[in-house]
Amino acid sequence: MPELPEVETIVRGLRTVLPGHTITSVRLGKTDFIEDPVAVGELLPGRRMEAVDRMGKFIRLKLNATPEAKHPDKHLDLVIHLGMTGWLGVRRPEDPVPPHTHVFFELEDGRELRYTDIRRFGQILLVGHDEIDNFAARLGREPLELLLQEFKARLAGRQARIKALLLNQAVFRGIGNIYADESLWRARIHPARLASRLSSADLQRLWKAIRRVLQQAIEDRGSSISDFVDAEGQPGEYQQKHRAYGREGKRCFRCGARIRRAIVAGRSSYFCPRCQPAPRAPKAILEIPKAKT
DNA sequence: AGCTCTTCCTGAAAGC
DNA sequence: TGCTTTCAGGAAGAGC
Repeated sequence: MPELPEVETIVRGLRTVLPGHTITSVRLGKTDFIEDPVAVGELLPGRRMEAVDRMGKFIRLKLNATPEAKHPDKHLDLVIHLGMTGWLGVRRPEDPVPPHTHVFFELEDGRELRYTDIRRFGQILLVGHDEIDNFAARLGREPLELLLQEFKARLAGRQARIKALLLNQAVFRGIGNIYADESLWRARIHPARLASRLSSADLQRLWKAIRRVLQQAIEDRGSSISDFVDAEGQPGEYQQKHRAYGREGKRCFRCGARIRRAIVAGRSSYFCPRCQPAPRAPKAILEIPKAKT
């Protein structure tokens, strides 16, 4: 579900309600998506949340140990990835608990920070302060903090399809399937083109498109395709501005051709066949038989 | 080494 | 109606 703009929306919501509050206890449901559930249950009580940040699609809760914490000399952060269906937010204990809510962090003021994740593709892990820089270094650059020259350098000479590289979190962090397609549509680049074959002008258009799409999507509080809601439970608005993603068979806003869907980099990819011309080797593209309208 | 494909899980929607 | 298939906002790990 969540890509950079959705995670940023969640983080901004949490930032207004979490800092300064202390975890008093942890209740766990299914734990197969938690790296070390025993440590989560034992080490988090007595730790105070100081800040909420985003690293790509990861949420980082900076923690400080109070004297009540076990191993207070061990400096830990709580790092959470929402996967496809994760949600994180603060509720009162009497509020209804949605199905698939697997983690409750109970706070000193009686509220609870809840993690809900239908498919459990998310991740929860504890990262020591001494490891957090290494953790972040394994990810690529934040696309909104990237200069054009660095953007070009990261893609230079790469033989992979541009869409695969945009989705690769070690190249850029935070871009997912929706915003890759939206950016490529704006830049008029076919998702199956090889990065090494893109011109300097192509790359500049793509860099600008990514910035514009992500900034606008953050402003609109993300895309709510089926069920994304922010930390307060409100949907985003950016889905109303999608130009390619999810629009198979509908007309291109630019040229009127019908948007197509194909599998690129293992993911559904939506593009305009007229504005975003296919690369020369058509075997690289697996067309999906057109569904009847 | 670099890239692509399959798999993990649950539920909604489409197909038959 | 009801059963089966396909697909979903992610990404580690297997395979080429």
